[in-house]
Amino acid sequence: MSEKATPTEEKILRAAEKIFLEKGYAGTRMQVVADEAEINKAMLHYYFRSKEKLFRVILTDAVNEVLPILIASLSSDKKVIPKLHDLVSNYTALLLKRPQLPLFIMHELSQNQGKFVTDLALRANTQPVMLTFFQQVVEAGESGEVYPISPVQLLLHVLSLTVFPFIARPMIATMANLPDELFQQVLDERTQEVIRFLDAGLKP
Amino acid sequence: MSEKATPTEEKILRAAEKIFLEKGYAGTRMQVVADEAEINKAMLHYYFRSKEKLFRVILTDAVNEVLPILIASLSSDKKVIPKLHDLVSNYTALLLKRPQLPLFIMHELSQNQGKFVTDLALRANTQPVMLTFFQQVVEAGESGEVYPISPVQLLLHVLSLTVFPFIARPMIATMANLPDELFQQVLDERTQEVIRFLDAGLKP
DNA sequence: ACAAAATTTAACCAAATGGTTGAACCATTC
DNA sequence: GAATGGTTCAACCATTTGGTTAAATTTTGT
Repeated sequence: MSEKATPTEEKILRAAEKIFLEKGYAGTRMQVVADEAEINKAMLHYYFRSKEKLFRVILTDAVNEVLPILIASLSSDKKVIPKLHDLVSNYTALLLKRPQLPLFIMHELSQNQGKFVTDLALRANTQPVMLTFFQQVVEAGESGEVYPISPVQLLLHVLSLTVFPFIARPMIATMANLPDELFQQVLDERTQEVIRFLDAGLKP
Repeated sequence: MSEKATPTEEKILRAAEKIFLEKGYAGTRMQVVADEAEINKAMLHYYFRSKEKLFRVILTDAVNEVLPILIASLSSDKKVIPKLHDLVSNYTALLLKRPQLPLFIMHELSQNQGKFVTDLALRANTQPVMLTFFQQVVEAGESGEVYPISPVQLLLHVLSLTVFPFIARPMIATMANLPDELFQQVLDERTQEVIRFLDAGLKP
């Protein structure tokens, strides 16, 4: 969350987060945010100037919930496999609490072509971390520690297995006619199954 | 695509598809669709009555590009593994041509809670196909044909590995600082790598 | 050839939407 | 306790947006 804030500012941020994550930027009405925060619409502008400014705060916060986990998991001094285990379990734990995060971020970034993400990525220092990790994967492949695999493909594997179920839940639950409790149980067991599957797919 | 259509109707549908897939329902302006189709805004309403009606056509078409592949791949008379290979290669081939499809569908379905998807799923007869496939997976696990795995987890694995990279492309490309051509190449090689990874993860 | 039907257009409309304003309210300080 | 500066609100505003209309144009059936 961004900074210490007055109670009103807090209420606005909580409300804005809820509505923006649910409806996206274009689908959000300032009046709805104001209602949700139980304040006057003018307050939104008093504290945040414009819809776009308010949105940028929420989107930045959202990305900042997600990026540090990637950085922390991949930049430890562990070997490749344990790093990936950390990634999977840390992300799954986060997404069980905040399932709307990925779809929101992906959708908004797909609009915002470039610019905004680039800034965040630079500020969060993702790129060198990724590069180092990629090298580690290549070396682990050469030394026989893991199956020799393109580092990008590997990263895609791990993120896909971890994040996608939370994005696709409504569609898959409907198509396969799965009751909510069953899908929830599947998600709860997800970490161990992904780790097991990943280990098997990476055996040299 | 839906039905035979007059040239104007065609132009509208092409334009509407482009804009809706790019901007989503809430982010789309009827005037922009009209401009893209090089027609008067009134024509949109003459042919499709309302924004919502026009949108429903586009969303339905989009889902109908995606569902039949799932059905066809899973309801053949092949064994589990070849079915999954079909799924991966058919979907990857589609998404290489139509990369915006999944994010668009997921985003809009997440708004539309239930109703709409349910109709489509019923009409497309997904649910019995899924059920039969789930049973086949359980049996294949028991007979030692594949590693014994929860069918839902397996389905999530396959769809995740196949679909997610197309959704997350902008974010990952930026974070890892990957040039477009490299990412494109990764996607081109995706089918074989996913199949290889999947086979390894399913070995009994 | 001509009338009826379908198609296209420009002008228009009402509602919704992001944003502003000026007055009121409140807390702190002198 | 009045002045001060920050906070809140109701009313208002300009623009945008989805949608309509009535007339003009083109197409079609006879």
